[in-house]
Amino acid sequence: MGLNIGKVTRREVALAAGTSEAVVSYVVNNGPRPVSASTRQKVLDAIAETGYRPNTIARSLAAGSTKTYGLIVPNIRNPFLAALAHALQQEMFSTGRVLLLGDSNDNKEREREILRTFIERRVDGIIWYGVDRDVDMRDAHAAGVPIVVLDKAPSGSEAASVFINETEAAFAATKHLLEHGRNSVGIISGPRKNLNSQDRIDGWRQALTLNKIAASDRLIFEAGYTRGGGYAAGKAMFSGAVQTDAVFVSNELQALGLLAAATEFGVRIPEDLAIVCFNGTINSAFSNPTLSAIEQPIETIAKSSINLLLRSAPFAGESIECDFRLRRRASCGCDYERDTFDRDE
Amino acid sequence: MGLNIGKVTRREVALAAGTSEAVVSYVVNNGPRPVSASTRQKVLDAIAETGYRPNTIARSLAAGSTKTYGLIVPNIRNPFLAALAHALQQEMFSTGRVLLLGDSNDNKEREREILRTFIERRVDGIIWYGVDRDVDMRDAHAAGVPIVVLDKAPSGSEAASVFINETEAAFAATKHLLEHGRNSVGIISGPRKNLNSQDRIDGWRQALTLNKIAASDRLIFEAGYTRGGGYAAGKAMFSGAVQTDAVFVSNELQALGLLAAATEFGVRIPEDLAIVCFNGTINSAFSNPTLSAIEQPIETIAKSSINLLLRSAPFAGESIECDFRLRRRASCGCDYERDTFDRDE
DNA sequence: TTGAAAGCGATACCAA
DNA sequence: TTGGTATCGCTTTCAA
Repeated sequence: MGLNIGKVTRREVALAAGTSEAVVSYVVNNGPRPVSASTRQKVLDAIAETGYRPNTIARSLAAGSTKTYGLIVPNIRNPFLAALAHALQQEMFSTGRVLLLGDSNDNKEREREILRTFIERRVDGIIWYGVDRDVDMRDAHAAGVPIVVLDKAPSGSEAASVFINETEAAFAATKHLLEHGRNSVGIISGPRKNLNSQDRIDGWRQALTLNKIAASDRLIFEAGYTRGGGYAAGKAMFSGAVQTDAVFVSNELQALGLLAAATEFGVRIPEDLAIVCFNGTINSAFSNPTLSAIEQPIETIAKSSINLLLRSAPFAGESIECDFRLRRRASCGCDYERDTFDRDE
Repeated sequence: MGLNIGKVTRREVALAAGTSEAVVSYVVNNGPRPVSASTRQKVLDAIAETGYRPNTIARSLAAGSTKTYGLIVPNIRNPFLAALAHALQQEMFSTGRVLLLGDSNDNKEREREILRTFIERRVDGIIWYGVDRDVDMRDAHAAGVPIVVLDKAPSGSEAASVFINETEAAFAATKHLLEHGRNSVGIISGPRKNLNSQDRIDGWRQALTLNKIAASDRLIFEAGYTRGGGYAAGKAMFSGAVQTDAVFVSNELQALGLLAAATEFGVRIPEDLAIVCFNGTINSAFSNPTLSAIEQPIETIAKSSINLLLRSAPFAGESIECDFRLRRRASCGCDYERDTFDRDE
């Protein structure tokens, strides 16, 4: 007999096994009361016979836990976020949990609606990669839903956070470009009103300053965090008066757009312009030329986030800082080792 | 007073409004019984005052509908699938529905587990882009859960399906390469055991045959549907004995890998090798060179799928065939119009 | 070790 | 137009 999801209830099983409904639960949940071996077997047989599967909704209502988690991201089409979602889903599923996809389409209003919806649906926790840092967690706190923010959380916040230090990462990337002997290192930043844009600009600025180079505002090319944004910034850069021989790009999509602009303008990478970007994924290994990039440890971030969420301990504003990595490829001028595509994507 | 999700129940609202619990439901659900204007206002006030939000879980149990849908894909990191998930989620959310992410990691066993999990969670419907065509829908049918398969559904199946004709698409792509005057058109196919690989091979074969060119098996380069697969196939192609001056590539990821191999081997695209790939996304517009590609109408597919699922009518094996589009870019040798990046990604 | 029964928080029927 | 209440299918306490 196959499954019979949605048609057979605990009652039928109890009937078939000749026991009470409670005992069926004890067997299914392996507790909280013990069951004798013989009775257990009868129940197991009855379950197999009827194809019974517990109704998760009823269980959630009674138990007060849904084993459902909400993931909020600005846009699942961003390869970095897709990779993150992939890792999170794998990890969740293998522990019997399930993930709701919340894609805000880069819209803060929508983001808030998603959060409320998830809370109304009684998710057991939320993993939030915000459109920007200033995530509004009041609704979640009021409802007592644990949140892990994938960014430096606002200080004093009750949310936990898992992140890399973006300022340090931007600093390392810029420093690397300077070590290649470049003198005029620009930055393609995200929207300047975003706090996360500011962090990356700060890191870039610090590296220049440390090298006694003026971090002029004219070296900052503001753009949306998209391919189109990077493309436009590239056009501005290549047709403008400012001369740059290197650039730190605030995300991978922008770098892909920049590459397209460079091709169009006949700008050679890395000869004329060296590039390092932030949040590289497998795309950086397959672009032409390949992109040197700051990489976040996606697996680690996924696992850490879930660990925080699953911990029964009181949920406070702990934070886990992860290590980033500078992946050297062609775009910065490094003599690099070709990627081994062990993780096939 | 802010929200109070998870703390205030209908009981408190009824108390505050001085009415019965039933009336609160009538107001919240706008039915099924009428409520006088004055009473309604009292209830509305009480709701605002208490910050009440209905418990979705309890509602689901009582109403027998969760307004939750399951999306099953082989891998959300695939940009085409990410774009699909994005479109589906936007559409679902704007009608008060929610999407569970099921990423099988290209594993058929996992795929089946996800299906069962979703059914146990009483999703109202499932949208399934299978690892391969031979999706096993028995569990879903037994449970009476509607499914939309994003592929030609097995004939006689009770599932609905939304798809493009992949054979025709492969035919069109190959024909286009032939029209560019190429004579030796190869194919990078997916795993040959896959039915969807076969379809694309068929289309390629038909185009060659129609042009009285032998569709030799030596022109078929089998590879996984990944960048790494395309890269390996490219290496095999460029270092092998078979001469090709064009190739139809069975998906975009493989084409990206092929581009990397071409760069490595000094093969010029499109001069030495013309390329058209299947399932192009924004990545094809930003690769170097840009990729000519068969595009699926993702928005249309998303909307059609949801329409099928939401229709109250008896759910039968209807199918909707969508139009594909051949997007001309640089890789096939076309004199093409540059993309306008209106939809910023 | 078992089972009866009180919730969980809604929907919606039936009576008033 | 209202309100009391059976019901959804389960968890878990409490008594036997």
